[in-house]
Order: sequence, then C-alpha cells, then structure tokens
Amino acid sequence: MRTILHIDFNSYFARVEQQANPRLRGKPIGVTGGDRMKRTVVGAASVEAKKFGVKTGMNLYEARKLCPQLILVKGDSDKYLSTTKKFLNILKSYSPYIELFSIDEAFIELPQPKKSSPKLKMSSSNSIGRSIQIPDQARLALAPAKRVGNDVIEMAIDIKSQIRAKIGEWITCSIGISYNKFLAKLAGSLYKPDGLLVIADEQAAMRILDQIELNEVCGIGFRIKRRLNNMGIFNFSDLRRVNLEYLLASFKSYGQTLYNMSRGLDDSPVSPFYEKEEVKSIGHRHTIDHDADSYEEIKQILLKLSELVARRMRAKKLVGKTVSLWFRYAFKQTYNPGLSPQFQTGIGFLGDGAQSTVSFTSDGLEIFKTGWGIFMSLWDEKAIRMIGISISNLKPTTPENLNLLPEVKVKEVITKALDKINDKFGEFTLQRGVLLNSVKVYRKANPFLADRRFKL
DNA sequence: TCTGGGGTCCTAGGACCC
DNA sequence: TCTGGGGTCCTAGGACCC
Repeated sequence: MRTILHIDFNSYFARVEQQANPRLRGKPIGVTGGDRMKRTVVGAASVEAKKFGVKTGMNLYEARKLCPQLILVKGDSDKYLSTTKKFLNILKSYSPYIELFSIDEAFIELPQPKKSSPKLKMSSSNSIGRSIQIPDQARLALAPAKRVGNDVIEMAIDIKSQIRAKIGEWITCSIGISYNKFLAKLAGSLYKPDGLLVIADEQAAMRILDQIELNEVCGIGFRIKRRLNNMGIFNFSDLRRVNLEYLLASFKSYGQTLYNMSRGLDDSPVSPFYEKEEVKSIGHRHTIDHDADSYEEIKQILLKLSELVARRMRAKKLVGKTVSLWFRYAFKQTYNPGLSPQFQTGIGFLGDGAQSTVSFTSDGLEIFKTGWGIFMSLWDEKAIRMIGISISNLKPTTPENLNLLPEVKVKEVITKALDKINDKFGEFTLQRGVLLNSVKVYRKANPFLADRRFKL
C-alpha cells in the first residue's frame, strides 16, 4: 500500500503577507491581483476575513459589504514563489518523491517499506474526526490523530513544525494522509486550517465519501455535479450504485474517473517536480477596467499581452506555433445572483475565440499579428471587457531556428537585450515603437509602473 | 458599484497523407 | 473514377483546477 501526504497551505497568499507584515496579523485582509478597484476580485482572504464570509473569487464590492474593515493588499507573486521554494526544501528532507501541485500544494509519496510492515495500520475509527474543530494551536488539533501512534503521523507533525520554524509562525498547512492522491487531497481539504486527517483504509474512505457533497472532491465541479444531479445522483453512495457502462455512455472516458472516485480508487503516480514536463501553453489575459470598443485601444492591449507571452517563452527558451485568442463581450454577461462567484468564473463558454497555427515563433509581434488576425475575423465591433492570448504546441528552441537569416539573428540579439533590460527594470521599461503611444492606456491600468519608462 | 488570471486535459470532426 | 483504413495534424469547444 502506498503512503501519500497532501500538504495544502491555508489562505496562502494572505498568510504570507501577514508573516511579512506584522501589522496585518490578526486582521481581515484580502489579497488582490491589481490596484484597479473596478472589476477586480479577492484572490485570497485571510482567516479573519473568511469569518465575515469573504471568499476567494468574490468581487471587491461584495467583499466590502460583508466586511467594511477589509484591508486590501496587492499580491506579490515573487514573495509567494520564494516561500514555496523554502517549503519544497523542507519537504525534500522527507522524501524524494514530491509533486508540486500548485503554488501552495504538494504531494509527497513515502518510499515503500522494504519489509512487509505496513506503515499505515491505524484503525479507521480513529482516523475519522471531521467534527473535531481545530483551534489555532495545532497541538490540540493533532491530539486525536496522535493517539493512533504512527510514524507517518509523527512525520506530518514534524513537517508542520518545520514549516513554522523555518518559514514563519503565521504559515500553517493542512495535511491529508492516505493510500492514494485522490484520498490524500480529500483528507487534506476536510480540516482547515492547520488540520491533519488520515484516511487509512477503504472502509474509512467510503465513510468519508458518503458524508460529503459530490463537488467537494477534486475533479467534480459545478457542471458535472449538476449533470449527476439531473441523473438522480446526489452523493457518492448514489454514484457507486450506477454501473460503469452507464457512466461511460454519459461521460465518455470521464465516466471511469467518476466510477473510481466513488470508490476512492486512484492509481495516478506522484510525479516529482524535477521530472515534470515542460509547460504546455503560455498565455495572458486581461480584463479592461471599462468596456472597450476602440480598435486602437484593443490593439495596444493585445500587443502588450503578446509581448509578455513572448518574453516568457524566450525566458524558458521555447518556441510555439498555435496561437489562441479569446475575448469576452461586455454585453454577454451571464451573472446569476443565485450562484456564488466561483461558479461563474469559468471561461471558454462565456467568450469567443479561435486558434491559428503558424510556424514556430517566440516573437511578440508575430504572435500579436496572428492573434489580431483572429480577433478581426470574429469581432463585430461591440464593446469587449476581456481579451487574452496564449500560445501552445511548444518546443524547445533549437540551434536551427536561431540564426537562419542575418536579419533573424539581429532580431534575436535585439530581443535578448530588450528582455535583459526589462527583467532588470520591470515590464515595459523599453517598448517597441508601436507601443509608445499606448502609455496613456497603460498608465491608467497600472499607475505604479508608468513612471519607469526610459527612452530608447 | 457586479465575477481575475494562470493553467490543464479531453473529445470530435475534418483535412490530408500513404 | 471510386474505395478502405490507419495515422497525424488542426480547430473548436467543454470541463476542471488553484
């Protein structure tokens, strides 16, 4: 039997901010993506803010209505990334099999014991404890699990204290332990914050699955849940009674996944971060803080997004050939007050978009031209509120696609120099000529960057 | 005062090649 | 001129995650 731990930081961005700035500790804070007040949402809420009902994905108006004293903090991804690196270093000392699932989540698989002494041999009755509310002190919370007396649990407790010691008192995590990734993640999600839960065997897994909503597991969202409900399936016990053929007929290959989920089955491997394949796509999208219908303005925004995409591609030494463009009309809002915001934010079905395949490139202007071509073929001149561009079908830059022609070579040298300067001084310090007349638009959106422009 | 932005995977149909 | 089958690539769209 495998032993897998899932570690999930609680209110990660908010906690990192509170760790960094003592004046934010104990206060309701919301981390936001930008400093625009319109059309922005709470990216992460502190525990204190959550007590008021503030949730991730909520718009600022709604959040402030619930919690007028909410302190807004502008997110700093570098800070979060460096915290994640520290966290990974701690985990490395426990097992080499670590999968970074997102910026604040990881799986660790423990090496299989050589002898036939199962590492997890606690009774299931001890390992279920949903009703125990975990207070701020992890020690109390861990007591019921600790009674089981198990080295894996000792290890989880140790990880928690290492994180507190090496990253900070304010950084807490929930740990789920089980025999596969699906159940470990589920276990980690049931106790928050600072929880620890073990799903030791199949019996425990079934008992827990039968107590939760369908969409509480990773992989079932609002839409799949709704489809299942329409089929008369309202919980995992119902789902278990449906035969596989029926699920396959309704959900295609995903039917097998649902079948497995209802039984707590999952044989997916923990894939270590150092073995992870390269990224599949690189993109940016941007919500304009007003409804935009001017060719010039949209063009400038798309050009900037394309340059950002291209710069990241070059930093990763990648070229790509499929350009996807996506936008959302201002008038096509499908807001449904009856649903919470996180169920409304899925994209794709709300917007218009298309793809186009070109020869491999990492040039912002090329990417922009392709994207603009797609946009022009779809757009009917009605105002838009959001636009995005991404590139997929990526491969590493090879010597062949450098220096084909002298002009190409010169271009490479210039873009490299440009990247270097931009990396040092910030985005859009140096810009292509075409971009220069867009500074007004940019200043409006990002005043903190506007002053840092130099002339070429 | 009204939903961000970064991704992933899967399916299906049509074009095209051998 | 008509036909089959396997494989790959491309495009569109739907769903999910944090």
